[in-house]
Amino acid sequence: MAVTLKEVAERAGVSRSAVSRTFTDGASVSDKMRRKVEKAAKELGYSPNALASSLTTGRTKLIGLVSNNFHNPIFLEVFDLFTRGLQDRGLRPLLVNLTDETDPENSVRMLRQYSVDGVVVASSTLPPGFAKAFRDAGVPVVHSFGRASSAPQVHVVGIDNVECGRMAARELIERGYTHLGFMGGPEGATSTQDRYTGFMSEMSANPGIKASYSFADAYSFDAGRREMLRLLKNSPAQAYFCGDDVLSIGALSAIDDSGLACPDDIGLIGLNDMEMSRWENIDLTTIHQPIRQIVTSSIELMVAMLDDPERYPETRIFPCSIVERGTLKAEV
Amino acid sequence: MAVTLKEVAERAGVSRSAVSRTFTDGASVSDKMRRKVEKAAKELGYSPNALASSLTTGRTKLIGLVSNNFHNPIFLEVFDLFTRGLQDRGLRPLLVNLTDETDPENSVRMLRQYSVDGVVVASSTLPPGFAKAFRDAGVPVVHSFGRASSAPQVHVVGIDNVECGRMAARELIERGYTHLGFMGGPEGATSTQDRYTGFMSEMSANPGIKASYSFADAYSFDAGRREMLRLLKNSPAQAYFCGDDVLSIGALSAIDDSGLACPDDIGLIGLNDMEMSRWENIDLTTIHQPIRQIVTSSIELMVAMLDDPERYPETRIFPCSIVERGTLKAEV
DNA sequence: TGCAATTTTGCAACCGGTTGCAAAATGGGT
DNA sequence: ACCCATTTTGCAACCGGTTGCAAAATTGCA
Repeated sequence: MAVTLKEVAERAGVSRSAVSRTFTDGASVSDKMRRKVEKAAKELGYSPNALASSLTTGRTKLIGLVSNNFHNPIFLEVFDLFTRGLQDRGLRPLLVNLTDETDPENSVRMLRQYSVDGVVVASSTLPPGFAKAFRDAGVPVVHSFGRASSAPQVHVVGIDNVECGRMAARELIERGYTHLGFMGGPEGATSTQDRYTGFMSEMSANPGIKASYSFADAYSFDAGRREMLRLLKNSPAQAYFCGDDVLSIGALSAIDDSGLACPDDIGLIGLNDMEMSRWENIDLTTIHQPIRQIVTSSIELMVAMLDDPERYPETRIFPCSIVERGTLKAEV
Repeated sequence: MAVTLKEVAERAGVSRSAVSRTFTDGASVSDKMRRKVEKAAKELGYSPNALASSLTTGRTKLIGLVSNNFHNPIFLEVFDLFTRGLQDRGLRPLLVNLTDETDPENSVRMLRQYSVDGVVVASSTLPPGFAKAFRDAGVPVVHSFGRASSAPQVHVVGIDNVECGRMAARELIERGYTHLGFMGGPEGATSTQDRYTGFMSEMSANPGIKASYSFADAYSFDAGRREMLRLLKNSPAQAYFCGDDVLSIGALSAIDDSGLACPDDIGLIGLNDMEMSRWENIDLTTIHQPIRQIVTSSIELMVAMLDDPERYPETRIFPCSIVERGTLKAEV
């Protein structure tokens, strides 16, 4: 089928090693030899088999890109950035879509069968143990958007979700709201848990403030919408911190439908600063999560791991900041 | 590093072939042998190297999933469906993100180096020649969301975009609009071109109707928004067919901002029927594109191709239908 | 129990490359 | 032209599996 190294060698009248060396940079080949081989290779349309070579070199340049988040549009950007970034470094993303049913062990096995050089786990809704399973299998792992830990088992790149929760609460309090609401994403997600923790810690520091909380069952528009519709039926808080922009935008649409308006009737602050948040008719006040930096840093870390698999696990936390737009009332 | 077949063989005290056979289904192994081998394998934590075996079997079970569409949220669903569908069949998607700069030849070479068993091109904005490049390289190709052709060079699964254009135009005319607008996606995309052709063909059949057209520079919210803002500055049409829901929703936000309303001031019909279109505060009348069926069918076709690479190229077109919601005025 | 038919097993070659090592070729200096 | 140091080349073994073939083991049946 495909042209092999042997055929090129025969055509060029040289040894197989010679051909191999012309296609391995850093190998010693004379100019004459190189020209001969390249000529034969071009004539035959030869291109080396990356998998066969991986057998001896031990590197496949395959990186498992594992996620379970195929509903939050922000992840389309995440995939975009990851695939481009990996490609630019000559690495190939093998995409793994974890569903609720998939057994972590299964994906670990599969990725090991394909001898991936490393694994990027891109999700804030997976248990930390998941990323660990790869590490235990001896595969370099970077957990992007994972939970910060003071004693990380694997490399983690992300934000300080606890601090984000605090930041949101402080902002709402400063704006003069006295009854706050926390509307989180799925309760099992570490990101949700941490944001909740931060938010509530600020509550205990401000006893005069009343707080309520609830959780949407996914990081998606629909879930946010449904949850806000539910909240509006009872006595809603004055302002909500939504665990993600998609939830906020869903909530916004629910508020809209109920004949209410932001910020006049209800305040809203999100998290992520996705593209849509900037639209003039949405104009969502939100906490900016530096996606691009997180992805870039994750890739750098992965590349570093490939050079030194023993590298000590590291946590990289990027600062978030509030982007003020129009869904909170002006400071009093 | 990893446990190899040889080590398992030694531990079990059998030949390497025996071990290989226990892990190849359909091979002849006695129960006793199988038990011995499985015991040793479990003790050592052995799992076969898929790439090494691909060397002799000629199958990697890798499928190149090639796209350039990382901005339209509908594609997150497309990726979700593709990855899940492929995984369910034991195939592994190798994701390739084509940017404007990437040379098709380059990706072809890369995917051949990894000996992918097949390639799915998921894009309506790539030239047909792109998919052909893979076919020419002897790799099974399915072009999903590609242009229908009566003499297909590769398998194509998608919709009849020309018919969709016609359908949209007819709908608008039936509703009594007399000045119609076509707001397409990127002009170079075959999907845009075909929808335009269909739309305009209906125009020439109805000489009383006035039509104008323009193109957004990407299938994205922002592009739709920008384009509609531009249109609104001059004398806009009474109703627009937007080449995609994301464009429509962007346009909707522009209309909103300008103090106008749908359908009272301007009518809008989209294409795709994405999740957001159903939101009550968007409530977009649109043409439903059966994404799920297209993906499922693409995967089936790919699997069929793996069995019979010589299979004659086929075009599979799925019917679209109008989903009536609230962005067009009622019939007169 | 003996014998032929059938199943199971191991040998060895192969898949498409890489690489350590020694032999061959080249280059420099006198 | 000769000798030695350096570079280039080919041989052969190896990476982790698979598979055709023949030998060995098992089975069925008389």
